[in-house]
Amino acid sequence: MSLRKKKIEKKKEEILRSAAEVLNEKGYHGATMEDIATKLLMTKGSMYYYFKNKEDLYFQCHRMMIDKSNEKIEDIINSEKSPLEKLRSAIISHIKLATTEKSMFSLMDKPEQKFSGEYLEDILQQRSEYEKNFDQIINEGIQSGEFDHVDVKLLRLLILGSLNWILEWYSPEGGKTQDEISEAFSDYLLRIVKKQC
Amino acid sequence: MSLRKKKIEKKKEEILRSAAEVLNEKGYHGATMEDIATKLLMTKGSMYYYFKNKEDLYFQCHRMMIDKSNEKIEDIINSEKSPLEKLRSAIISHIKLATTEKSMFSLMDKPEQKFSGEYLEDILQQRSEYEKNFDQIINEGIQSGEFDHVDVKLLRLLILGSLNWILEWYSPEGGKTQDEISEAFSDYLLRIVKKQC
Amino acid sequence: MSLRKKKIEKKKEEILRSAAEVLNEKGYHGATMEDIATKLLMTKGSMYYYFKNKEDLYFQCHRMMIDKSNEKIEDIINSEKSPLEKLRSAIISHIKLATTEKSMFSLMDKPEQKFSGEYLEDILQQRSEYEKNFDQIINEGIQSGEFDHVDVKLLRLLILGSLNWILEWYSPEGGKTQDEISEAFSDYLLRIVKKQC
Amino acid sequence: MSLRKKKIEKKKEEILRSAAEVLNEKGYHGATMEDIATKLLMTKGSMYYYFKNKEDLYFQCHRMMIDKSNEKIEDIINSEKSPLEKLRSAIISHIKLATTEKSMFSLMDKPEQKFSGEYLEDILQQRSEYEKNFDQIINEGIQSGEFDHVDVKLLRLLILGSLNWILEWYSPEGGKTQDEISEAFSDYLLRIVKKQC
DNA sequence: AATGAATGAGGGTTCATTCAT
DNA sequence: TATGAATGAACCCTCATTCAT
Repeated sequence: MSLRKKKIEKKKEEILRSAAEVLNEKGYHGATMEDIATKLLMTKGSMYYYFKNKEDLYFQCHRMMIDKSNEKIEDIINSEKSPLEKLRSAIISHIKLATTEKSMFSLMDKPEQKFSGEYLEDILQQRSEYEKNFDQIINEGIQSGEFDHVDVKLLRLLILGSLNWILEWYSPEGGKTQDEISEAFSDYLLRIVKKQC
Repeated sequence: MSLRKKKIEKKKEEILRSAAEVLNEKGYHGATMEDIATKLLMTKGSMYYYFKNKEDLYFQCHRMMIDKSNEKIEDIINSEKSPLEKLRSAIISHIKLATTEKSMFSLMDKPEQKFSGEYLEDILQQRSEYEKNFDQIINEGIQSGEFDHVDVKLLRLLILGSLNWILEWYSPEGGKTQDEISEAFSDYLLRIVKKQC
Repeated sequence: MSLRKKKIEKKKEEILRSAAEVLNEKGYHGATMEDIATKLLMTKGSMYYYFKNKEDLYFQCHRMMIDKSNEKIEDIINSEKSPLEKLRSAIISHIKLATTEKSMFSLMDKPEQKFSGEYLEDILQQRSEYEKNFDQIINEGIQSGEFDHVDVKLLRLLILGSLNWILEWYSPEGGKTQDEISEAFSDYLLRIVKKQC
Repeated sequence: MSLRKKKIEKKKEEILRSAAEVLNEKGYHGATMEDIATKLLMTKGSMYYYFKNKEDLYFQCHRMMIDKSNEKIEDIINSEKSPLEKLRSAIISHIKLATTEKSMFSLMDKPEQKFSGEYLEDILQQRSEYEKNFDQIINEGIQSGEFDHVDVKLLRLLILGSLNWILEWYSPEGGKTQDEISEAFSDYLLRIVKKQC
């Protein structure tokens, strides 16, 4: 990649990060291109040099985030840990990403309301990848006998649901810290898969 | 209540129900008053005979749903069941309401993005009532020794998170049925509170 | 006129009086039929039993007022007073009517902005009648030698202008009383016509 | 001021001038933003690049006019003329401004019907300044013994009323010319203050 | 690479008016 | 005689998008 391209890439990411904050705060339709531009000390018009349109901007925010998520979970899967530890790591990693990058992570819900056509397909595709990775961990656990027999899909939905919902109430300032949440949630959720006695 | 008032009330509810579907499908900002009216074979203008404005319409959708939720959970609390059974009932009841009234239930997230002022206050107030009721069940269980020691708030957030997220993937047509989901989720979630051995 | 018709007539006048207040306070376009109806403890729809439409309502307010004005000035003209006293009376009478019936009187300016077609013609016609009456008094004064030579039309415009403008600042509660205004204005305005020395 | 700012200022004034005509012709509520834009060969939306909203546009029309009025009268006050000549100048100047800029000047009545909040306050404040200046001239005349004893406020109201009312009937095409009006009105009105014999 | 200016489609809302009852 | 309900046109305003510079 040429230096020039790299510079543009950097700028884009800067924009994305800032845009995500506004988008998350006001919602996709609630946030105007002007809002986003203002925060970046740019003008509305300039945004169109970097992004085709608002949907595209939003899409790239989304993409950035899901890429990170997938990288993380793949690292975990490829690690040497036991399934239980893998699941714990995945949970903790998800919480960490979600709470650290709250703004960008929050953009990821209800994609059908914001995207259409190819954009939507692409997004759903990436999501399902993440879910498959999650499922794989659970399946490993069951096969190794470490986990109880569970409905893999429903359990994954339960877990990810509880994790994603964290964004609805988490605030970096008050309440529980990232670590408290991570510890409690991973503890509680792992109880579900552990063999009952 | 006079006959006329009753009739108006009926009509309002009919509108709310239909509006919820559109609002849920397209999101608050994405759905136009025209969209909502058209679905009811009314005109945009007529909606304003029944509701002060869009926010008001949305608010009343919200209110209708949360009232139902609160009624249900209060019934459960006042029943003669054991804490464990109460929690199971609360989970199942929540799932049932959410999946049966998917459209309206779905409207309930991210109220800060859609409401302001008094509306917002009112909604947050009603929500916290529901949460308190949930917490009470968990507390009862801990005090009676039936439940393990848990962080009540975090557990409640975990549970409600996983339940609310159901709306993101549940579809009445395909996949899991209400009953399957209810059974699995209540089973899994109760494992968390049961005394470990 | 039948009793029934008379009753309707009474009702109409009651409506007109009340309507005028609202219309004057908020302006023609600013006042809604609902505003007017509410003040009368009626419903919007009912107004249409008495008036063809808003313009008609407004027109009749206007008409009511200008009829009164014309009656008054004709009485003055037909009286036995000297031109000077007639003019004084006309001034005082105009002030009295304007301040007493401020609401209705205020409706009378800028008719071109509110009326069109026949309504407008009718109104302009009635106005010019009033003006002619005023001019006649001035002419009498000049012919009798009591008044100085003046441009009748311009003087009439000056006088009526200053009188009509009273509505812009007069308030029944504070400031000058009707009598103070009447005395000062008639005194000042008559100075103009009196023979200079 | 930068070139750009100057350009924008020019454009704004151009809009104001044109807007005033439409606003005057149809009244504040009767004139639509579309009407105003069309006359300028612009689109409705473009107007909002220059003005926050309709009230703002109207306000600035108003402000432009009243600023000019105040400038003029202050020049007169600061001149070396006698009170009588000052009053004559003020009258003539007022007439000239009103008839030359009929459209904009006409906008100035009934501000309470069109403005609210800060806008209204600002306007009433500016008006009262103009009135104070007028009063000062009259007071000077009385103190110098050149004028008769009069109620300053009522006389000012009489004079300004008769002058402002000119807009109700003046037309640049027909009838009296600016000069004829100026001469007659200043002559007549000055008779009021001159010592009687 | 950036922006000032303009656009136009569309959204929420208001309101005079109608009409069945 | 009166009204509740509905309508639809019009209005103000917003905003994503474009384009000349």
